[in-house]
Amino acid sequence: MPELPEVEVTRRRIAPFLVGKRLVELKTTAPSYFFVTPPDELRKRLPGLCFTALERKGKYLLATLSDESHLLLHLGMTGQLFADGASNPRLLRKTGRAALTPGLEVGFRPDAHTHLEFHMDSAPVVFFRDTRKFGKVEWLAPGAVSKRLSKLGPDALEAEPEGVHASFRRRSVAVKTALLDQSVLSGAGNIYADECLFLAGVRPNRSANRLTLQQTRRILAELRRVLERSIETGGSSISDYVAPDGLDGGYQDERRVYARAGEPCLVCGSAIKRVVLGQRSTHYCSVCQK
DNA sequence: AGACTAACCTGAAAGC
DNA sequence: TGCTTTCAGGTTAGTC
Repeated sequence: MPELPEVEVTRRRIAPFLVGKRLVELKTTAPSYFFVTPPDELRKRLPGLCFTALERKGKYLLATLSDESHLLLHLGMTGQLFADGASNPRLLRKTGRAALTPGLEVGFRPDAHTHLEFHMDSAPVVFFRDTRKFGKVEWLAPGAVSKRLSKLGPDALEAEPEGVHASFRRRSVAVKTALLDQSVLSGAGNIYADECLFLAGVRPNRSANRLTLQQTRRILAELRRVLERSIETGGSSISDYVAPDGLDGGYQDERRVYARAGEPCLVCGSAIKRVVLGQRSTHYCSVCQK
């Protein structure tokens, strides 16, 4: 699910349940790959604090707490952040019935993959669930700078073409690979990288350091367009939950190449190709993209 | 510094 | 039916 648009939609939907609310109790699973900060330390430090802000940095969510410490969250591949009572049919079918939140008739029943439960003062419980544990949670002491955040390049929605072009010129990798490198540009993932290259008419395997500034401009403009459009459709999707599976999301119907291998190109009709670049499956039209 | 690989996990779907 | 393989929207540590 989570590339920039999904993280942004998650941020917008979950912020009202956190910001301005006080954390009463935090429940966690046992230590694992998911926890950068050990769960017992989180349980010790966080309760009693209020959330004062929730920002997005590339694909990360950065929450500010009332003591000026921060909580850094990443959804990884399968992370889901949602409030109790969310009308997520998939989650409810699996785990539903009596809500943990007083006053809610139907709610989410935490399972083995529910690594965090934020029990708030007079607000629904907020859950962070992640089956593959590629997601991350890290607590940052007041004034501490996250190494993960400091190596992020400019946000994909704000990046200046000149700067990205300069980064591209230092890379001999495929442009698709360069787009996925979060230190070049943060927020793009496998779907939107493929989509913007299609719209820009650029082959994914073109060497990043041989692109002109003009081509870089075009790629960034198309990337921004698909990201903004996807945020829009995510925001307009049903009720108040974030689909756990991106293909259930609103943008699914607008994909031009991603996961369409063998199907006809919507522009020229030739079959969409699938190759592997930088260990990621990559989709493109060999006629429309040069 | 940059390029490349393997590794971290689980579960759904396809293949036999 | 059941076992095996493949694949997945991400990142990082280690090696050259």
